[in-house]
Amino acid sequence: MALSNAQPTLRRDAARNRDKIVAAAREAFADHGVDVGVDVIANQAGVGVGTLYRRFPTKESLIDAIIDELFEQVSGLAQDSLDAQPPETGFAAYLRGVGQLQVDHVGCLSRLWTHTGHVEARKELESTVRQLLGRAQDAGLVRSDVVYQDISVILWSLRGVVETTAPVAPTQWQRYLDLVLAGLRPSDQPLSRPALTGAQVDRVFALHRDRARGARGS
Amino acid sequence: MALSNAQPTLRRDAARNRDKIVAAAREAFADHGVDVGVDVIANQAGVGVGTLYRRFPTKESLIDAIIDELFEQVSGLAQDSLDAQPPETGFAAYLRGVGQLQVDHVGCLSRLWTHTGHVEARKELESTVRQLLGRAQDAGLVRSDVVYQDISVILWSLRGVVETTAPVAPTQWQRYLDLVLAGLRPSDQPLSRPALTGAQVDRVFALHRDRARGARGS
DNA sequence: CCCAAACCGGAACGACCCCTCCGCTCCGGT
DNA sequence: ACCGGAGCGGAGGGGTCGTTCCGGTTTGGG
Repeated sequence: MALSNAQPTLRRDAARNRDKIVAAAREAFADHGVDVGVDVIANQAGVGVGTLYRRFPTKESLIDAIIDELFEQVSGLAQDSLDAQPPETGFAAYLRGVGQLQVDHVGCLSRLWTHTGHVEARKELESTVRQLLGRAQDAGLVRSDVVYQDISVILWSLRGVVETTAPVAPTQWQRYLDLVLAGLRPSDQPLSRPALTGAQVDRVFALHRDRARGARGS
Repeated sequence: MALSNAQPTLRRDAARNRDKIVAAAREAFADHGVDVGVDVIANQAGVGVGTLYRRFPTKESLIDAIIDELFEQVSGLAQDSLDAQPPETGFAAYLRGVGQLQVDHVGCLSRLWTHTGHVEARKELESTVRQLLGRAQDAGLVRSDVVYQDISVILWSLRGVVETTAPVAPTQWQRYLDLVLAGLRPSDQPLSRPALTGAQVDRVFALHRDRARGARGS
């Protein structure tokens, strides 16, 4: 977001090709996972790999571009859920929306929640989701000992369901989410463990980001 | 299993090395995921890769050996939960046990629930878990419209939580599981979608098994 | 219309990883 | 103790995939 004048002007064909590459990558990642060869993406975009590498210095940077898009969709969804939904339904609407976005991007999910770029935007998303959660709790729909970090965990669990079932039953995650939402309703039975701390969530992000960059050693 | 006389007798050093390889693989997979190089495993076992390949004709077969172990632990756990637990707690005990087993085997989880070998044993496990679920429902702890396939989905979601949080907070999955168990309790609010069918679950298995064998195409 | 700069394609390079091969070692029955 | 053969190690073959390089092509301002 802070970038403003990276390319003063991009030649028209180059801009067109850039868009084709991003679209092809989005589709290829969704269909075959982030491990597809760059040649597949270039083919689907109708360009050579050289062209791809002119615009994106590394495959990783191309993935980042796709994840940036996705992250902004999640942010927009959170904001919409806060603005356009009554307090009682905003929280569930957000979770369901994220579920659908995950379905549309199976294959890059491993990178979505490890995306530590844009600390600014992350803070903003967190603030929005905290408000959604707070309203749901005020409305008596969610038990009060649930905290923001639990939402992260739930989205990680949702990822597990989506990644596994989406190709066979693209809506099955909704049934699962119904169960989770039921589990979030107020209850007098305490939870056996404390929630993750914010620092722990950050460490999860950092760890999986490193792992994505192809680590091996000790 | 069905195998009886594959190796009439294995030389003592060879048997010792086989055990060292399996132990090293178990640890290496848990620490670095199934993508560790075979040389890492061989090193850790204190043998050469040639030795490893004498015993396991393929890296995949080594993974299978580890998954076989794990699968049997799950089966044993289900049986124990049925035999040694009161009807009210067996079901939860099974889920918690599977959670712990998943923590101990992060890194091969992608292969566990895609493991289609031993159709026999799978049927038996299914039957046991159905009984656990039925007892929990009879005891009024689980809503009656939950079916066996939902348990598969829940374990897939648990995998998502375990894989993400285990390295940072190895017990966090327990809090998540508390929420899910709460969500399973009887409720008059219907679920929005029907459960997966048995055939769909089978297709999920088949799909992910193929994907594990390094697919690419169309 | 013309030309320099930007852009394009895809062959080739290098790093990585699974697996094989073969000369040597060590077990264990006689 | 001896010897046949199972077992061992690790260098290297073969294949894949990310990235680079460069000769030819396209763009768009003067």
